[in-house]
Amino acid sequence: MEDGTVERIRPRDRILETARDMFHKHGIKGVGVDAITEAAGTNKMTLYRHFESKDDLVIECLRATACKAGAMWDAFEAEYPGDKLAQLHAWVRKAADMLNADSRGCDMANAAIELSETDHPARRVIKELKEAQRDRLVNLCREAGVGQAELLADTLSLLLEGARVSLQSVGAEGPSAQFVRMAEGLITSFRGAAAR
Amino acid sequence: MEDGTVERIRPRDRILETARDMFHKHGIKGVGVDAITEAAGTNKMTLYRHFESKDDLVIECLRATACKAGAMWDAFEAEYPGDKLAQLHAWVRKAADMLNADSRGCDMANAAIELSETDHPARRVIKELKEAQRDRLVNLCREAGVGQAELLADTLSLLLEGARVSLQSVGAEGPSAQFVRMAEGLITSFRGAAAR
DNA sequence: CTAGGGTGTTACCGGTCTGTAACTTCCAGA
DNA sequence: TCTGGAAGTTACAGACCGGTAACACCCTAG
Repeated sequence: MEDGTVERIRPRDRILETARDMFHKHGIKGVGVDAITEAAGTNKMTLYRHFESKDDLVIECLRATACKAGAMWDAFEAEYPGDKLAQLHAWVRKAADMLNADSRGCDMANAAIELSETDHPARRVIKELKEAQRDRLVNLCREAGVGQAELLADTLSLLLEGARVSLQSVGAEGPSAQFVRMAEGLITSFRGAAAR
Repeated sequence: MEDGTVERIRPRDRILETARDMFHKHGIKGVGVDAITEAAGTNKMTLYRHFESKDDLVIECLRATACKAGAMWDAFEAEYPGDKLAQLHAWVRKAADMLNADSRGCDMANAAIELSETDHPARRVIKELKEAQRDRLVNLCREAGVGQAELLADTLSLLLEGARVSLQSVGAEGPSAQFVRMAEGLITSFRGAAAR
């Protein structure tokens, strides 16, 4: 029966999921491999059989996170097929939801800040993944018929990035509380400029 | 002659300045007290005679940074006395200059991300100092005669915060390159709304 | 049943971290 | 010149870090 319904989770995947969660909550330098393996119900040797080093594990975690974020975009297309403007508004709503639900911000941005050495192997990956996300948002803006799609996408990117970090430094009552209003105002403004 | 022109810098101040620089460049968890004292040309015992702990040193560094930032605002008032709108534009220019000159972003935001424990003693200080900065920007916007001063100030805050972190994750060619255009566009837009 | 790969366990290495103790040296002010 | 406090020096404690070696186990495919 080649497995059946039990479907035991492989140690590698348990480690990856646990590490993602712990890196997200406590930061990369704030979590040791011992703590990860213990929380994942395994041990250090098994971790090092599946990952070359802690840095390698970090990179795999970032890729997994980006992959999940990619699925989010597909969900927008599935919910509003072809309606790019609705998808853009859905993006704003989703971003706001994430701000309300979680106060630890973006794993990739946090990692870039924590791993300050510019030649750290994770930095390449972070840049690649962030650029891919930017491209998706630019395309969404362009296909939504917004004038100056790149500028709107970049503005929304910075707003969200700023909201995520502001949430951590001044809390939920700070400027990040106005994110939706700002984003919607910008979209309206850019659409007006395109229609004019 | 009570000292004369030599004016030797006290060990405490040397430690504070060195720590500020090293925390900024390498992060808080990325630098140890040994490295700080060595770079400051002193030793660990002297550090612990002036600061209760590393956390205490971190807090003092953040206060010093905020103090220097406060002097920046005074410089705006000195350069454009009474002309609040000119001061707001000067703020935008200054922010852009800092983005170009330094890619490590805001010490307080970085610290908030690195010190993920919400009850960390530095978090209170970070929140206080960030709120003070927000208040100054809100006042500047209001006195510049902008409608919805709070919303403009918060938007500009998030934009700058986002630009600083984007600079670290995707580099200078990313969205942060458009910061001035975004900020100036926002100011124009909000001024138009007020005049209407 | 058996062989073998994935897994778990224990112990260890060398290094770094924050923080402290005990002592010496230096230097400015009276 | 004397003295007291600030600063430097050395050594150490205790904990944690990333990473590895050697070995026992278990479970599944053949």
